[in-house]
Amino acid sequence: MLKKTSLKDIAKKVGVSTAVVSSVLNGIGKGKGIRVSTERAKKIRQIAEELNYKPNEIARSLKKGSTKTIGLIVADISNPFFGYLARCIENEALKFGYIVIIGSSDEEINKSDLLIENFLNRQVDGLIIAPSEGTIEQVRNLYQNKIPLVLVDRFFPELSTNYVVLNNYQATFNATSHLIKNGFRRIAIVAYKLSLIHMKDRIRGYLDAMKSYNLSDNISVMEINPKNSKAEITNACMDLFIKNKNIDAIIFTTNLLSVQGLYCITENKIRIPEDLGFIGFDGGDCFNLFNPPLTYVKQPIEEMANEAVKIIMNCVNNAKSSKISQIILDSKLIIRSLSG
Amino acid sequence: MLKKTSLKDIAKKVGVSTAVVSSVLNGIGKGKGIRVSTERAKKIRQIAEELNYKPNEIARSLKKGSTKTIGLIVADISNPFFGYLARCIENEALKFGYIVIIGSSDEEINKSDLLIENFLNRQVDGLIIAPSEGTIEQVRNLYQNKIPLVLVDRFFPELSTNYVVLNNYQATFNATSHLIKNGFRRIAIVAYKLSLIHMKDRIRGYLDAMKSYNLSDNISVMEINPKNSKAEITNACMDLFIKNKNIDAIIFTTNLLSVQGLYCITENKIRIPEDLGFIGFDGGDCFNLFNPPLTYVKQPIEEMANEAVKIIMNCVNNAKSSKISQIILDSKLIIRSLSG
DNA sequence: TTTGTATAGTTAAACGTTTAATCATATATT
DNA sequence: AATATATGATTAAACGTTTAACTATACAAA
Repeated sequence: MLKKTSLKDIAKKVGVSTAVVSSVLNGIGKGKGIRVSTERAKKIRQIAEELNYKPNEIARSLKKGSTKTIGLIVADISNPFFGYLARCIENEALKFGYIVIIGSSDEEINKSDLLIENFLNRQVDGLIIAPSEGTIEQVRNLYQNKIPLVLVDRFFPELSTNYVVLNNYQATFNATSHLIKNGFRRIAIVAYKLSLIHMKDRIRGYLDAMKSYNLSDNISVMEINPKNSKAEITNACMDLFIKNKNIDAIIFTTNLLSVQGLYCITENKIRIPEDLGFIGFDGGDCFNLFNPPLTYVKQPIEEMANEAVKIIMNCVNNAKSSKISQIILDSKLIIRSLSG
Repeated sequence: MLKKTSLKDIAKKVGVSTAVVSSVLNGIGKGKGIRVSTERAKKIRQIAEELNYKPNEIARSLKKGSTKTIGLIVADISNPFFGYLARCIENEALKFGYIVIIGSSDEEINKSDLLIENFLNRQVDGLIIAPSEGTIEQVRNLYQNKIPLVLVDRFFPELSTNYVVLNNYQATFNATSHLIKNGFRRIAIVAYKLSLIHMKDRIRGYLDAMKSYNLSDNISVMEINPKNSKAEITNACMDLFIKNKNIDAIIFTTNLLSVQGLYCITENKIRIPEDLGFIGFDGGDCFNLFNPPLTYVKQPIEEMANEAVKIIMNCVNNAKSSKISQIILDSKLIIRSLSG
């Protein structure tokens, strides 16, 4: 890599101190900064151009104590939900001149810890985290150290942090109600076995809907170990569909679960909706291309990203005064005539 | 954000200079670095622990001239191909202690330019780029400035840079041959209208296969403007399938094109393979869940990521001697009994 | 003439590291 | 006794910025 030109190089060539060069190139207006004659300023800008000067953001960061970088930790960036969320956050942050560095925790406490530490050591100005199960202490620590922070997708009710999440309760309550209104009665729900509130709420929404329609006896919750491989998820669904035939509709509470469920449904030639009512999560081409197209819970991902960035920018800029923001966004049930 | 403890804080507390603290905490072994008595070292480590010292990587980067960061520029991180590629690169880079910052160019020259500049200003140690059409000058510039660089997915034959790409010619040659061997004759191919070599090669593979089976008269290439919306892609496919019925099989040359093609196929109730032979690109759940499961060209994404990281690490570490690496990986045709 | 103030800069420290050069003392070797 | 070597440190500069504090000159006003 060739040596880059620095302020010093320009200063030497023009015959001034680095201070004026810095001041000029930062475009400091009247009244503020160092005074420079217009011709000097012009000369400086010209030489900077000639030498192809580009500020070293690392040096700048060190001096200013701000890296214009935010760290994003998701479960897995190759998961379409997080991929799109990351993309939206990237876009929105760029509008503020911020760059985002992304890490995938794979829902592992250790990886999450390492990523947080790594990002912090790199002096990110703030963190956006979809926290994994068991990371409450990590998050509490960040909060206590007053690191600008916003949780997305999941949060800890015990902690009064910023967060932007789905109204998970409403999502499955509506989904379940929709199935019931369409004549389904023996409705099951498939979720991850997680203590995280978003999962608990999705289950709770289902339970309350079933109860409110006097279908308590038909409640059937299947909680799947998140460490299970995709194949194992499919097997678990098999139990539900094949061995335990006492079910006429099913709700999946994440995209991955939905898709793995579809594998099982397809393999066993189960027809939707004749044999089974179906509601999935998050949509995707699979759902649209399925025969018939599938009903699903659509999350407002762009909005989630935009709110998260807005909050973190607020934390970063008005470090002192910023109040806690806890935002709960509504999902939308995308209803396909033939399923659900 | 609370004030973080620095080397100076530890030095003051222990009563030594920052130099020894730095030396101790960097775990410099016998013979190298500063000599410190074992008890002093122990004390330093203990106080560092107590004060919860974490090195400021920004300061370190400035001093060492290396940020342990690589920049990755893809077309769109929310595209599953690039999402998974990014994930693999992230994983692999982390093994070397590197972090990756990702940017999406949206195939736009300007965005690509901005991202490159931004990443360079942030002093990334190297760049991995899936270059967009029209960015050859940007890439040439990087090369001339001796920025550690490796292209992925696409490359410029005019430029002798490092790259890791698919054997695109072989991919579509094999796909086309497979269709022909299965009795299809009037095979069309759908590609993006791009001057980029990877697209040209995918078309060339198809053309050569058709010619080598004496099917030159049946050649039908549809080049779609990449700026077109998804809906427009579907419309374009419509032309091919409906208006121009003179086709019995189709090859799509990217995942997005494949999926949009499937929308058209589904909407028009075209049956695969009775009405149309089908070969798509990159796979995905859609392909597996389709009825029938679809044949597709599988790219070795992990391998692509690993090779790219290996090369960039080599550039970064042996800055002087590193020879140019140009790696061409074979695809695999995933054959489903019923399609293609 | 002195004072005030506007203009056009310079100096030097600081951000938190790393590291080459130097220094002081104790012990071992000739 | 003089010299060499090992041990255990310190000092100071450097990475490339930013910025508060200061200086110097010119001109106008009192």
